[in-house]
Amino acid sequence: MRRGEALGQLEQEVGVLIRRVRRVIGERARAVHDGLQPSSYLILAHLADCGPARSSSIVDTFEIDKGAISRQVQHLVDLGLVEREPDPADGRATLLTITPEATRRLAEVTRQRRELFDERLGDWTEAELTDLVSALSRYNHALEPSPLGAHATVAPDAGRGR
Amino acid sequence: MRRGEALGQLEQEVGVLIRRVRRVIGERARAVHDGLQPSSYLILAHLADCGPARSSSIVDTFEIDKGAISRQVQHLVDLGLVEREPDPADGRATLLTITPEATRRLAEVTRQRRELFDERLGDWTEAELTDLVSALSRYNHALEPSPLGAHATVAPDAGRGR
DNA sequence: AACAAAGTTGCCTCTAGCAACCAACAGGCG
DNA sequence: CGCCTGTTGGTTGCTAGAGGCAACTTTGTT
Repeated sequence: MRRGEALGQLEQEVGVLIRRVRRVIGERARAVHDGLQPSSYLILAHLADCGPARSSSIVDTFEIDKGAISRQVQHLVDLGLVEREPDPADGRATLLTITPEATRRLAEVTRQRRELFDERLGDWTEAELTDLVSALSRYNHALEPSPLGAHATVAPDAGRGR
Repeated sequence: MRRGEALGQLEQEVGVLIRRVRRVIGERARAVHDGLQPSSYLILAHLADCGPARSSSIVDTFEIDKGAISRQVQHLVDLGLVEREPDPADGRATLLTITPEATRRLAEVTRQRRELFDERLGDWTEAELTDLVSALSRYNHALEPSPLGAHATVAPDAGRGR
């Protein structure tokens, strides 16, 4: 079953990916602001790209608990990287906006990252890059929370060390 | 800069991947044994695939702290899924072996997973699968711990929500 | 009035990094 | 050879980060 073979390798690569990415995110978070936690960095980057948003939309994007989001947003506000303002359209919601200072710091880090990245992935053609993106996207789709219910247990693991 | 565009999307997809994989691993760990923690499951799977190994080799594979490995191995031993025996070749080391019971349970879970996976990724050709694997492998290589030192900050993050 | 949605908070577990520590090997060197 | 030093394999205590779950408040919706 060669297909099973490929699946096993896929899981192994995904496992390696996760561990490396975790480390890298931590480095970048620290580069933006001392004391910026990795997971909060991800939220900050999201706000930088997608403009003002409410917490619930971040919950949807990241698929993590709203309590966790709430705390991380608080963290960002404490560091002066994000500002809260009431949503004029809904009294319950608050809009999160990245501050100019945070935008500046983030841009600098992004520039550095892209530089090194070009250096490391310089031999990739753009087609290879977009192919990888679309394949990952497809794979992610397969990993979507099971519409079949929990009975299946299942789905490809991935963070394996296989 | 279309290349930058692709990089941004790549980071977003990797971010989604990480969150989904985390959930999936948790489900599978529970399926193997109630009380089996996700990260310990990964070690167990590794042992199942690579045969008896010492803790230090697991440390190398997973690139995480040896203290964490030590605790997770202890956890597996407590659950009766792994056994320790002294390494005849080195008095300091211990060899970790997966128990028959664990092998059985793991095989069952792997079977279920593969079933669902085939169902979800049934439309992938084997070439597409292997292409993804090699692309990921290449990407992972680019993420290797920087030989350039920490000054660079850097490398693609990924768990972004971009 | 009843219910749903947006957030906040408390409590809990899991995870892993760091550092201190012990035991066992390995390589000189007097 | 015995001894000293350094290295490697592992364990343990401490700590912080991360996020799930649930209770609760406030505001909207029907």
